[in-house]
Amino acid sequence: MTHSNTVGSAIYQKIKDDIIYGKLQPSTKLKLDKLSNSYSVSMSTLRECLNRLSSEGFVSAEEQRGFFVTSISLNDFEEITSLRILLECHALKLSLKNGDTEWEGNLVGAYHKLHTKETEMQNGDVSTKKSLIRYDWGFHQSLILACNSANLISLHSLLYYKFLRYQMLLTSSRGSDAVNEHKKIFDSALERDFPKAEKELKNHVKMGLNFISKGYKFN
Amino acid sequence: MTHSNTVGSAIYQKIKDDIIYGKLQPSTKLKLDKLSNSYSVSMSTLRECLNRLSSEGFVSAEEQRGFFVTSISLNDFEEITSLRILLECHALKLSLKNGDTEWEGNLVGAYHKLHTKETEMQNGDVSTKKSLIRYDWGFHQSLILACNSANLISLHSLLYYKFLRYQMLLTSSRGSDAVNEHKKIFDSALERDFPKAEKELKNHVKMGLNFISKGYKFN
DNA sequence: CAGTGTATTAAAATATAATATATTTTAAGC
DNA sequence: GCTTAAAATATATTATATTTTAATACACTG
Repeated sequence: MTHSNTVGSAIYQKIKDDIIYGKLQPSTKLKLDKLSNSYSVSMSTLRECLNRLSSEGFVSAEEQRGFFVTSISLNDFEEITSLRILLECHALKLSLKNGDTEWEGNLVGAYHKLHTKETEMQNGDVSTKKSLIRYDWGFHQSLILACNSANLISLHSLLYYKFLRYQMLLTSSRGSDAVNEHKKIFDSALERDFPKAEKELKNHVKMGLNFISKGYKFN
Repeated sequence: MTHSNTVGSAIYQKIKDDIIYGKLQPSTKLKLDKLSNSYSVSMSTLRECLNRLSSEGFVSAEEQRGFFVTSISLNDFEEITSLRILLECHALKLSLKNGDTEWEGNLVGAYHKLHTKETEMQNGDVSTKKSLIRYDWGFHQSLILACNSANLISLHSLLYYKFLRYQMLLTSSRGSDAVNEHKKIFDSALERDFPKAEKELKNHVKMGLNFISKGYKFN
């Protein structure tokens, strides 16, 4: 049994997470020797990791000036949202057309997990916010998993996580509104009603944008 | 004036080009010390570059097994094409809505360059195929440049070049068909007729797919 | 004998550290 | 505010150690 994660991929995940969850804040200068120390990796491994993240857009590389956590702006957030909607709806359309029993069953499972966690949260159990996010991701990916395009799934994942970084700017979340939206998306997906599912999905993501852009003061 | 390209970004461009233009063929194992020699860069710089390219999808990294030029398949080509159409049409719609005189003028310029080169090529001057490609890129990007989304432009660029790699599998090109299609796209774009422009653009890209998938034998 | 599994060895990827150089940033002085 | 000197930092190479994979030889088994 070889669970030999390389140092490189471990540190990549760690830093990516720290950016998404705000431990490394937007526009922060990522000083190489400082990070090399705090993450306990060598400079070369760290640079490999930062280069990967800069290709994805979580880190911005400025030649001869080093690396920075990619800055945020309302404008960028709107772009990310718009692209997420474009890709997620397109993939949803394909998924509703192609999805077989296997896909449908996995979707039902993913929704059940999400809904269960959401109920826990509404009862005041805040300890599991990070797992709620995992289940939210699981649900949204399950929706499109039958789209039959690895490239599309991969691009969607990128945009979901860029969106998530903005979401994490606020500690509060939307509560019961999001729960209802999820249910509507789920129901219309099972009915293979694409127009309705698309409408509800668009609305859901846009409401997320609205909530955050009202609650967070971009400068 | 600072044109001080770093070794890293220079080698990145070189290797990316070599992949797109087929000098480094699909599925080739990218042995580190061999590449380090042939491109005359150190291993660390090379690894940084390969990590960037693997994030973008031109290179595939397999943990502990090294790097490979990303493999090709008809299925992948169809996915890429479909995504390119989705993004390029979406961006075109925004661009036709927002484009001002500045944008329109640049588009006219880009089309003129492309058309001039196309005419040269039809007269038998094959020496400038690579510059024709640059002008084709220039035209297609100009079309969408007023879409007002840096994220969209960047994603579109990625997909254009992934598409281009497939295009480069054949030495021959489509000749006068493509020339006519470009004209139709250009004309309808200037008239701000989105439905027509979209139709012509979709057709243009799909014809590219057809031409290549008929001429190249995927295994 | 063919095929299969298992050591052994060779090759290659991964990771760190040490070093040199070039560029940017900071600080000091005019 | 401008120029220059010093410090900090990024970039790049090289050398080395470790780990993993790939290749080879060798025995075992049906």
